[in-house]
Amino acid sequence: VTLRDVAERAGVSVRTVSNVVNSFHYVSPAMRTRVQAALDELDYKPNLIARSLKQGRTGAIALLLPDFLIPYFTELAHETIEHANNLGLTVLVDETGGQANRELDLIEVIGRSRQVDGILLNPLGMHQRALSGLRPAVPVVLLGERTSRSTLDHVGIDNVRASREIVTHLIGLGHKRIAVIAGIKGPADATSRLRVRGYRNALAAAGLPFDPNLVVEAPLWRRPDGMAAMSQLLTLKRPPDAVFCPADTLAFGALRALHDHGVSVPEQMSVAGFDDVQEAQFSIPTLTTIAPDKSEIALQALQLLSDRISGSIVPPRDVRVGHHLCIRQSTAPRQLITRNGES
Amino acid sequence: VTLRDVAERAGVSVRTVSNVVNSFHYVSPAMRTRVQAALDELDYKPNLIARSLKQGRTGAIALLLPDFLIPYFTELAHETIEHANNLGLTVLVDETGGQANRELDLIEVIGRSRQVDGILLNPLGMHQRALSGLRPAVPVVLLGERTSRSTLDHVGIDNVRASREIVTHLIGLGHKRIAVIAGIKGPADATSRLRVRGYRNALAAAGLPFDPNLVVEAPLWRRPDGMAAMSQLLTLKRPPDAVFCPADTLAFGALRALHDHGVSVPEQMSVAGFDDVQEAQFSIPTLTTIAPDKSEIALQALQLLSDRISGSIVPPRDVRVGHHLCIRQSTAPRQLITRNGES
DNA sequence: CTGTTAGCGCCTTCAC
DNA sequence: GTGAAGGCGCTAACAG
Repeated sequence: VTLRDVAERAGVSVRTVSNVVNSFHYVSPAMRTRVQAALDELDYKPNLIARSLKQGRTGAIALLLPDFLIPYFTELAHETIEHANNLGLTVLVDETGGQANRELDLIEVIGRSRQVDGILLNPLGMHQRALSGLRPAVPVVLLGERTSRSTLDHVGIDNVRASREIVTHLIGLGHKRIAVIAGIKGPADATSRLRVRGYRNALAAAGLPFDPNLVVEAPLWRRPDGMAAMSQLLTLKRPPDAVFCPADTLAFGALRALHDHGVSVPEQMSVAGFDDVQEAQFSIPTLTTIAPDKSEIALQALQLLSDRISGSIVPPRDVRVGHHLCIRQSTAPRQLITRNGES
Repeated sequence: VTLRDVAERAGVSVRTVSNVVNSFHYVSPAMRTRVQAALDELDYKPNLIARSLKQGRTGAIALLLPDFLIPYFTELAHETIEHANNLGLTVLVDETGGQANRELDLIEVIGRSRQVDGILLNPLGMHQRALSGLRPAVPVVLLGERTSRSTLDHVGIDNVRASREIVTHLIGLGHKRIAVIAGIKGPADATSRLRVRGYRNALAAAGLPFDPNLVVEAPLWRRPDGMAAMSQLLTLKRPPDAVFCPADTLAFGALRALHDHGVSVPEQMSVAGFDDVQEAQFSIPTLTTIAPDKSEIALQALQLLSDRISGSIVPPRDVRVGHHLCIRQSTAPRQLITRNGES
């Protein structure tokens, strides 16, 4: 049932029906009710595809995230979907796997297909070079970190500062040998690198030495990666007394490894995460972590994007969103006697 | 840059360009290379919106899930997105919150807007009546359970049987007082009800009595709901020696409540879940659960949907997908001496 | 094999 | 205030 069907039914022109549907222009009350009646009788719904073609706008955006198996991203998706709904936007999703080529591909393909008006991307794999060289067909807003000058809008938290805060918390508890799980070397670790930088800043500020042996790499941010990294740390001659995991999922893997090795948390080892996913409130022990304001990230990103979609051409913007430290069970003052009997 | 631009550039008609783009019809090799050159030079990408309008197909489907904060659903989304990509389909997502009115609304609005060719829905809130009365504008395939004859295709596992299996496992371990966390009464609990039925079947088959005191209700399937339900069970004069949670998230909440109350799992209480989300392999203890074949659910659902989109008009189909029992640390033979000293 | 052309359903500029 | 008509970019029936 099309606009024309309704027009015929009501004995008016398409124009008038369109006016009523879009509450556009002045329509006489009598005419309005007559058209509305026809609309109801025929149960008309506009064809959004046709509307999109005409207007050059689809009312949809794409949300490109690395991986739906990592709760941080799905929690972000949850917030984004909610806010998008409120703005009358539809959300199309895809996963990049954190791979640079897929990220680039999707921006290219999705953007140029005109299926969406804009793209929200959490880039994990892309080189900054690639990002800044982009000339996307639709506006793109980046979620997460931006290490260098880019041509795209961006929203995220202050990763360096947040990491410094949580590591400082560990130091304040009396920990001296704090390990960190870093991302692998390569383009994928922009965010990870910032968090490691925050870690080093905290050590330096406290006058603690930086021990490269306490930096262990994980290929990804999944639980098994954290488990493997932690196991590796436990083989050290002088194991750490605390570990900072730049993602909660890594921390959950670490907790499991510690449990398997009979190391109790927090008595023998403090564990800190990053992201504050819901699971962090239920793990055993519950996890001390940094809580980025995910809702705000989503909201700000959508606003930047809407703004660009409306044609704004101001220079790239950088929105910093809040975060806070959540102290839970997994971190506690260092025991005077470690499991090795060292003091 | 449109099809016509390319046609002009190559000095041919749009028809020919279209033929080349869609590798349709016979095009002479010479012409093909000429057009291809123009295509490349102008860096042409088809406008999918225009194509959709013309063809009446969008190449997109909607995936409507209750809640992205529940990992089972995001894992299902992950599988669906992956398979959809392989089939060349784009996925649009939205959350229903498990509310009937939102489920109906979304089917109505999304379906009739012609933005998608079909809908995948995991209905949690909808009455069967409402479901069977639906006349959706696009094909709808249901994920999860279907309790009565419906007019829609459906794919899911055998919930009754799976639940019976895992409860039978508990019984085999020597548990006598097995509790279950059920969904609240109302339309929302179709799946939950089936799982409780499986639980009762298992008890009956083993000749164990059914004790209504051991059935506790949870409003939703989130971790806090499981925690509250478990706490309630622990206040019983005669608490259970095992608990079956019809969703892993409930089980994680239960594990936390047990931990807080100083009840050790599995020594003093066995805990079983349902869904086998990734977290179940990392919780402390790891969780015994039922693993539905999520990948297969997604794949079958997409195939049913594609089939309907292609115009198939066979009667409603019901695809049953496999599952298996994963035995992990959270269940163990019942101790002869319980914490109350009862035998 | 290739060119011409009529819509897909909608919005909106122009006349009335 | 309302009607008629063009066109968004693409596909495919109809010629040639």
